Amino acid sequence: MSRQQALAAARQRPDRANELMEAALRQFARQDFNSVTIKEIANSISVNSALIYYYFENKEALFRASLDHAADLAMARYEELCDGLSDPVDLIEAWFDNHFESVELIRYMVKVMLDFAATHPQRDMIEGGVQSFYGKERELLSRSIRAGILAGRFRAVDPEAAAQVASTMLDGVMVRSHIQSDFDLRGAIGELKVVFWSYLGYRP
Amino acid sequence: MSRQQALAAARQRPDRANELMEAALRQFARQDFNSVTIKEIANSISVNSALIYYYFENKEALFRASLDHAADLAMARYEELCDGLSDPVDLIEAWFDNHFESVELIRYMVKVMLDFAATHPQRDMIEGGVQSFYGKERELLSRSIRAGILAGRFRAVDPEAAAQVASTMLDGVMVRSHIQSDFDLRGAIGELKVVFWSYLGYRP
Amino acid sequence: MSRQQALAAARQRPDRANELMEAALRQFARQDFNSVTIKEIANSISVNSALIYYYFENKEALFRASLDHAADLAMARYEELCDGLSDPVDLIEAWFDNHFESVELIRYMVKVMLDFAATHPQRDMIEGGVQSFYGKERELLSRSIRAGILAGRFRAVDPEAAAQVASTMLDGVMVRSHIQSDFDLRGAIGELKVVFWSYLGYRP
Amino acid sequence: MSRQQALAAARQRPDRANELMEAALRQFARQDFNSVTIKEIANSISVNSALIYYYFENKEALFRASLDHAADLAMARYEELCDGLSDPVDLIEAWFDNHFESVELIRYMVKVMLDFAATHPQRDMIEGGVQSFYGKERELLSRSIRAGILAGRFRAVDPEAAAQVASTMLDGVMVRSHIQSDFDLRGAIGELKVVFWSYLGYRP
DNA sequence: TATGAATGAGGGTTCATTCAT
DNA sequence: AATGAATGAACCCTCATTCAT
Repeated sequence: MSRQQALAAARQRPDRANELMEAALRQFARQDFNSVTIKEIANSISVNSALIYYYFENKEALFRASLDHAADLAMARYEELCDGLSDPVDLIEAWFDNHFESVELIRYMVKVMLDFAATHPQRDMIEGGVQSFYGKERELLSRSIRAGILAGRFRAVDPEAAAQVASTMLDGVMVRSHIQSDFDLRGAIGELKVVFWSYLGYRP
Repeated sequence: MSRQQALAAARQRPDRANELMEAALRQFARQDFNSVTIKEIANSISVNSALIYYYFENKEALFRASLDHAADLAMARYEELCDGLSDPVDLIEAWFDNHFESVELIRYMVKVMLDFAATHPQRDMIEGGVQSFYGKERELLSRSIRAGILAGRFRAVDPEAAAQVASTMLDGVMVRSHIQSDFDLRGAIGELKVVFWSYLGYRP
Repeated sequence: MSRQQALAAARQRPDRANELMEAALRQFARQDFNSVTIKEIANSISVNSALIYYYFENKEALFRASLDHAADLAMARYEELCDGLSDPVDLIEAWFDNHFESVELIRYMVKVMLDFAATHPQRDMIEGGVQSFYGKERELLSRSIRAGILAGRFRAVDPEAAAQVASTMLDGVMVRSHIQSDFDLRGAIGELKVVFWSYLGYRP
Repeated sequence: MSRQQALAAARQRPDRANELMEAALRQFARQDFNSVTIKEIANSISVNSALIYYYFENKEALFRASLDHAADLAMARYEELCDGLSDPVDLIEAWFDNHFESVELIRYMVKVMLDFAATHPQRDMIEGGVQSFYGKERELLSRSIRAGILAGRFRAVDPEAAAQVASTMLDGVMVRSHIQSDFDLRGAIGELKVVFWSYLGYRP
């Protein structure tokens, strides 16, 4: 009966692909591409490893899908976070805060890009959700910075360069939170805001 | 034990062991632990891969040795860079600049810590040159910041926290330089100095 | 049993089973047993691969059925070709010509016998359309040769042996047409006729 | 002791590559490429299957090597057979006879070309010993035929075409000897000589 | 009658590691 | 000190086959 029911339940869930992607996400977030085995992923949701090839072309395809998934999730969470906001300062703070809310996802993306940047030629990653995530970040930050400058609230920096600065600093935080087990993520992000506002000549 | 043994061996025949470590460093800097094969390393200096096991206990021992080596090199280069300097502003700038001089080494350490942080329990990394590298960085930065504050040149921030800020930002730059192929490293480091000075209320 | 069952099934729903057999024939004629996948066959006629197991016991049963089918087709085509003919020379020429008309089918049988002869004990192939095809060929040729000798048109060779000669030469042509992409099949068969007639002392 | 000695003996034999090629030859002669496993080949000479990859790039490389090996062997045996002969009739008979001496090798080549012709584009086989084997056969036969014609012993056929005829017939014999377990190879080759001489208008 | 989903077995290949020399 | 040869374990992936629907 129990097995019967389990199977029945599984049948009703049509999104095995999603389950697999999320299982993959969980594993890839912890170990790098080569260290994660297809069997581990499959076992972690109690299915046969061959099933992965029913839904994905190969390990890399699953990997990419899980990556895109992570990017989508993180971006969706950001959009929730700044729902109703329009003030440039608020939008930028929301972006910083999102790195607290979605640490695991974003830090995963950073790590993964690092792994991949090594092995794969740059071209390979141009498409895909992660690139689009970084693209959106840049756009979102530079737009807000520009708005703040026009409103006379920030000093007249180059918006693109300033966006790059923020983005780079946030990457640093993500890395640190991974490496240093006792890292005070919330505090670090708070401090970074201070740094960034002082850089923009803004006084909260 | 493995580290012990490696060092012991290195002492016996410093040339070959060093050659191997450096060859390993070169490969590990480009690809992650699993992607680098023992044979690649050996071939890259035209020796038989079995020879590695004469000097090192196993792949991981070689890896650790190469990592320590990287940390030593980067730190040595920093010390060259600030030879004769004593002004806190100069020392800090030298530290930033060292991230340009030794990108490959440092970025390698960052990447490796990220990889390792995932798989290995924190304990495993406590010993070793990389930890000591990070330790020295923290000390060096906080000491200089403290000195600057005492001299009335920086505003009165928490020196430890500020050191952490700088260190984190630099990690971010290292990551970015790896991920983004057209990244303007020198420019980014320059911009980070601006950010950091403005944060410390220092006007160059 | 498998053959029995296949045929039984084929009778129930002649269209689908036939479609499958023909699709199988098409694939098996091009690649060997192991290289053809059950899914390829099914996809080639846009049905689900599981359906094959409704009509056939397993891959091998389908294979055997397709083989028998090929033998039947080739023999049927020969009978068309010699419709109304009775002269031994004409009947033999028709047999040679049939190897041009039905190359794909016959060459397939040759190839398959070669593959199977290796793996399977001879017994396994005794039943089935291919054996019967070879049997009929032998009978048909030797009968015609005997008739020609009796009529004084061929020299007095051993009819069985001469039939074997013709049959062997034709196998050679089939093989060659598979191996050599620019093989002039029609020309080769024509030349073989010349060879055979000169062997039988017959002057066309 | 026994294991020790066995290993010692193995060490002394430097041509593992040859052993492997011959083991492969033996297996590939019996089953087609896909049915033969790399492990079977290795086990058949009691070595680890990974060792194959020490000597050959992959399964296909081993396969090709074994094929070339077969071609070389068969050709070498032919050269022995016609050592001292110069008469065109003798040379041609020697070639026919060689198909009796080297059945296994030649029949293997025929089978293999058939398998390969299916899967691989023609281009892939152009180089390699088998092609050269066929090339030499053609040259050798046509040269002898031409010589016989010039000497007035054969009728004036097209030497190239006649060579093709002989070659094709011999392929047929090879195939037949594989398929038909009670095939009288020696007799068939003898009969083919009769056929061929009568075709060339030569009376032995 | 027909399908999508799932599985188990097995195959090719890679690689760290060992060992006799 | 250095090497060539050999191995075992593990990994990715494919495929015939089954089963509930």
